[in-house]
Amino acid sequence: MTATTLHRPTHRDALYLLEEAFGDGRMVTLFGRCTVDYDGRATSSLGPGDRLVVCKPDGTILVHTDEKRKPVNWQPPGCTHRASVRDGHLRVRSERSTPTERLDVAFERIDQVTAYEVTDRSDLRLQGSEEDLRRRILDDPALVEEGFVPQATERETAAGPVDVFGEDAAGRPVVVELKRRRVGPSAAGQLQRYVEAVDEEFPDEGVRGVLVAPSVTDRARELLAERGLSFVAVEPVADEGDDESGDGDSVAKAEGDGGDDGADAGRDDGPDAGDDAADESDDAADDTAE
Amino acid sequence: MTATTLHRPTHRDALYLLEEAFGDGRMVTLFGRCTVDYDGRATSSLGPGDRLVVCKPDGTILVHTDEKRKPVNWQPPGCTHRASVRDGHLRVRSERSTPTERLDVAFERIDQVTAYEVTDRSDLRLQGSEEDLRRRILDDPALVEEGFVPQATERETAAGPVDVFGEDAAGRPVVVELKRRRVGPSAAGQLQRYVEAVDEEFPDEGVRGVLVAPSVTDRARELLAERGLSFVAVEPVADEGDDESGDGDSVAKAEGDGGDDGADAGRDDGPDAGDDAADESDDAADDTAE
DNA sequence: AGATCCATCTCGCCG
DNA sequence: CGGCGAGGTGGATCT
Repeated sequence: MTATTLHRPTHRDALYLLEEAFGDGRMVTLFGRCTVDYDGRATSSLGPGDRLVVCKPDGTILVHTDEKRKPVNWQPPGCTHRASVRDGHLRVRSERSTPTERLDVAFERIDQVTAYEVTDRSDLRLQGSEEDLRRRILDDPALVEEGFVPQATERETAAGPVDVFGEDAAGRPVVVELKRRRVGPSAAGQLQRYVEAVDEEFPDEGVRGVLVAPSVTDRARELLAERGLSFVAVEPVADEGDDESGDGDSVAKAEGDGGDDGADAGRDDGPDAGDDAADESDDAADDTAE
Repeated sequence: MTATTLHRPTHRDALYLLEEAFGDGRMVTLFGRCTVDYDGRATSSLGPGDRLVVCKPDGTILVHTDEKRKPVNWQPPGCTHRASVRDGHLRVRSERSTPTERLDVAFERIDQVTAYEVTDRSDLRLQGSEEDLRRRILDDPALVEEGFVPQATERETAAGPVDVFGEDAAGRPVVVELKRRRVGPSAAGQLQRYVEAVDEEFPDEGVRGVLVAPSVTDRARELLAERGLSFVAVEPVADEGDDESGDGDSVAKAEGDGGDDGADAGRDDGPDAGDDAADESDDAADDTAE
């Protein structure tokens, strides 16, 4: 009984299933021809068409067409779903407050309704996030530059929290902003805001700013240069070739350069050694489609 | 025949349906107990659980749990779906290149598979976007300030395209950055970048910057003040009460203030007249569920 | 393909 | 609840 399905149901029969499913916390999918109207942070209307509608027990609703990753219309978790039959349409309404938002789906034809029993307790483990990059930096601060000493993460400033705060070999304060992927102008601006804020805390100490990311766009590099900020290329996860055992002095892409007079404009963009052909799946499968 | 469903199918039967559906461009939903592994821009793995998987004919794949608006795992449009049966699992693999990414879903149990015929050709009409705000400003430049004369939209600068570029009553260049909703520090930084870029084009002309949005956070307001930039409160869509006919001098929230010596620190945050009780739906419906 | 920016961004965290 | 920033952001647009 984990999935209950009605094919081409009457609106009334579909309504009954929706009542039950909304009541006991099941997930619901509807497929059929419908229109969608939304009013809230913005306003939208969508003419008739065939769509897949998903109602989750946490109050989420999604309206998907046959294209794109994002739903054409939706409502976030925490909304209240209601269904009704009126004017010959099965209507699903989802509402919330703060902000006040309403989504209305009106089906003129329902091809299928299904209610699912869902029990999912398994957390996603993800690698390659900014936090992984931070761990990498803390594990081997020389990746930022020789002699860098981290002192705090998420250090609060007037402009917001700094990813990694520390000192360089000369004892100057260093603000490090981390990005898990190639950075553009906004990251440069963000780093600048942090450096300015810290600079007011430590006047005349020559606060430095370092953007750490896999790579940087040209314009962002210019912005950094204009503002006397540096860039260092580091991947969020260590390449396979790298020696990542305890005593890591072989990781030294950034070395030498005693950094004597502030703000060197950053080592160059890494060569990005690219994808090694590690296709570990021998596709001698039983059956294969498309 | 718009929806073909198999209940608790064998993996092999499910595979046949997937083959057909992938072949003739139908949308597919699968529900069952599965694990998910991803490798690409990052890497992730998800242990076994009941999930709803949606495969779109454009190459999108979505893995949804019973919570949240976003899929736990996904693959964007343009990917290639393949299905197979191996080691007692129904496997769905979705791949693409640039960047190289692979998603694997392995079902140990399939409760339901459905293939849908989808024909959707109806465009979403949405109001309240930044573009609406821009039209509003161009329609009535006095919303920015008395005497403002727009000269270009999306005007290119060394720092990127400026939303609205023009002149104030004194002939000084004005950079306007538009935001459809309340702005934080990043918008202030963005405006600053543009102003600096334009300032290099027009040295000694006292280029001004105006951030136009419904409201602003405290920190962003400080940043604007530090940089000599202004803020003007404007909603992306006109309030119902407003007179939006041709001769608009009733809209004048921003008036007077000849702006003689640059950079007034912005009129205050609008009062946000809030939601009027325009509940046009009398809910004397036939049937209503939860 | 890359760069830039908007988005009903969503999401989590923290005050 | 609002502010703030990350995200496998997605998506559009332009070069």
